[in-house]
Amino acid sequence: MNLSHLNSIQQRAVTSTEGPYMVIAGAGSGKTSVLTHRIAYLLEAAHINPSNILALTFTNKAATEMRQRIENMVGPAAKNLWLGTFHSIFARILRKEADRLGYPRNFTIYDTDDSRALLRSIIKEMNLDDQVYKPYVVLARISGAKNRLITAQAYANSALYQADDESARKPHLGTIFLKYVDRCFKAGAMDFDDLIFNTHQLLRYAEVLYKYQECFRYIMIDEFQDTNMAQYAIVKDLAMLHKNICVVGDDAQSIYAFRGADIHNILNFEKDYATLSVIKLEQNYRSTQNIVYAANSIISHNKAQFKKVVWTDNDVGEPIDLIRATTDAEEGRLVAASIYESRANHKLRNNDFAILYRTNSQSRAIEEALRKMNMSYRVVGGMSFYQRKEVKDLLAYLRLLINPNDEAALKRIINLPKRGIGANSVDKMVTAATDHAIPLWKVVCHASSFLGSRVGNTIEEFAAMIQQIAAELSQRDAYDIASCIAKRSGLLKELHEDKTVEGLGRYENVQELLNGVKEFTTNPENEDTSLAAFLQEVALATNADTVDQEVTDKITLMTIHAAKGLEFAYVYVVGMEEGLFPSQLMLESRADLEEERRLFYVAVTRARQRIFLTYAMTRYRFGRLKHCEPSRFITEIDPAYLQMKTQRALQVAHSEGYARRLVSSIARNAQKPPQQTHAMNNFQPSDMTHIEVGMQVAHPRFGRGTVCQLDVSGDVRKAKIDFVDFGEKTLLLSFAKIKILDRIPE
DNA sequence: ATTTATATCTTTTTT
DNA sequence: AGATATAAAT
Repeated sequence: MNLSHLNSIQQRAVTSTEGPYMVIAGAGSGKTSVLTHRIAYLLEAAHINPSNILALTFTNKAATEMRQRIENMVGPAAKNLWLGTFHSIFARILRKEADRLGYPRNFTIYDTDDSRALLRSIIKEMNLDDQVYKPYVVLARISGAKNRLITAQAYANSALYQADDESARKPHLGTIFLKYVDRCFKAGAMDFDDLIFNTHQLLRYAEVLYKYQECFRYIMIDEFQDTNMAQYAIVKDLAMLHKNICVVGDDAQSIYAFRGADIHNILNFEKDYATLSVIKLEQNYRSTQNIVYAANSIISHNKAQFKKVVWTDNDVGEPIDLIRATTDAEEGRLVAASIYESRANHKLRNNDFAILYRTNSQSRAIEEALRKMNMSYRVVGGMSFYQRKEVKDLLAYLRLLINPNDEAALKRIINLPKRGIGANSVDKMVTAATDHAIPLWKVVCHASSFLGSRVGNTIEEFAAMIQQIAAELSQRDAYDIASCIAKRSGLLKELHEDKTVEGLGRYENVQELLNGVKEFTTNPENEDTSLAAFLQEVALATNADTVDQEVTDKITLMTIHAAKGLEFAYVYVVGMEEGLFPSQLMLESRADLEEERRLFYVAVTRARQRIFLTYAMTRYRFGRLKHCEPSRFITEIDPAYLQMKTQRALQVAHSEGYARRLVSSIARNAQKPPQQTHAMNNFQPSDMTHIEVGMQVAHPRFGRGTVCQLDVSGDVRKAKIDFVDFGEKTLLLSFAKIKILDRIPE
């Protein structure tokens, strides 16, 4: 095994296989390389059986990449590793042992939407105000409890939580929690947190625990700073016997506290393992000096952190560029123009560029600008394929076949396409099931005895159809079953009849899902090709792991969260505004901004060569144009590493952006009824009264001309326009119907 | 039961 | 602005 390209500290991390280790790996220090080599080393040099190695990652993307790299080193043995995300590995264990917990083997995995919908109906059944008990707030609370291994009973009985909830004026949270857990259980469903929580429950059985302790002789955890308490507790249990545990992480990159990640795990790890050795990887091989030191200067504003200094031998590089735009649209244009220029001047490819933002919604303005300039890009994240309505609908049918008690799936499709089974009837069946303490599916099958024969017969017909197809589940392959239910249910027919553009797209999406099933069942890599296995994979798949290799040359757009673990030559961090990044919610809660700052740190350290920070002075949010302040994080960077783009270029861009918005909003409003003009009134051109512009406009009477000055003081909106035939005229814009043409080239 | 009109809220970030 | 939930009308 050749380790010569690793430095001595990295080599030590690779070859120290026995006993507990913690590797603190700064950004760009070759962390993934160390982990993959370590596993390869275990397999090749120490001759460990791959099925005795457990490697846990946070994202599917990280897992697949790691598996790929190991396979390149050691060959097909990599296939038998226990390598995957916490959720997928634990789901695999739970499938094997589900009956011990009273779950069916084919349990369903609820996604966030399912959980929320279930909570909504529970809250409604309890006659509680859903303004007070907002489903997503309740879910967050429940999720938090599960992540700390607190059962619903314990929660409901705890005086502490009771008092806490009462002071928050939500005294029924405990009861909701209990009901939610009960309903999930009865539906044979686990939510994301249950996959962790129930694994922990499972390991309380000594023989199960022993079995897996014995199995996992070597345990490794990637991104350890992002594990929550429950995940850590499980891993600690599993490692108890052999104590060969190696965690790799960076406290400076902990950005998932909102999901229950506990930074104390990394800080407390030392206490749990007396013989622990700590290895620090501090040399950055990725970025220029300017980038590394600027990133350090950002993180230095945080208090709690592990002692570590990241340094680099690389070139000094360019300072960080700061770009100010007038509006969000202009921000997009400036970024696109900058990429265009850099790409040509430095012989870079689209692949070398990433545009990172805080929230998914920011991608829109950027995309528009890139499209206009004909630059190819891909958006990672956002709405994934599996979140589309029509796809989820068909998936719900499939879920119901596997597990007929899946309440969320049933509710979703029992009246889709329309069968005349209203929400009322469904509610009645749910209450009947709880009242008689029988499975929901039983009620559905004998609906006429609960609801009378009119609607009852329709429901029973539906039930018969599901049962009929479910009966064939064992004889026919997954694809057959899936396409059969798509036809029989009428789902495909309904979509086919929709001839609109969107309808066509939806039809194609359903076809694509069916193709996905086909591909899954015929893929020789999959040992389990059942429909149930497919559903599990889909439930845990996310938008971020599109297996899009570098075959296509595209600019990458994504959230900073999704960018973790990646690197690019040039990185644009857009939307550097107070209230956006750091996020408004963080500013409102009295929580410190340390996690936001770490997020910024992650963003900056993705870059090898250059960073551009951009912000807009005004931005549309909720359909309103809002004034924005530059982010405090910009000022926190040591100015030695910052440079502002030239003022002149900005001044032009600045006034042009304002003028364009103003003129177009006025032109729009001129043709609309008066109550529509509030958008115009909200327009606040800060301290400017006159704007110089060079924009082409057309007026029905005077013809084509150029706006040379715009008066924006108070309510007056006058423009001096130089017309080709009539010379300079001052027009009150609200009375003029002006059409904006393209900007005149310089 | 289903369609249509009106009101309200949303934006963190992800498995 | 756009999605989603509720109320009202068919």
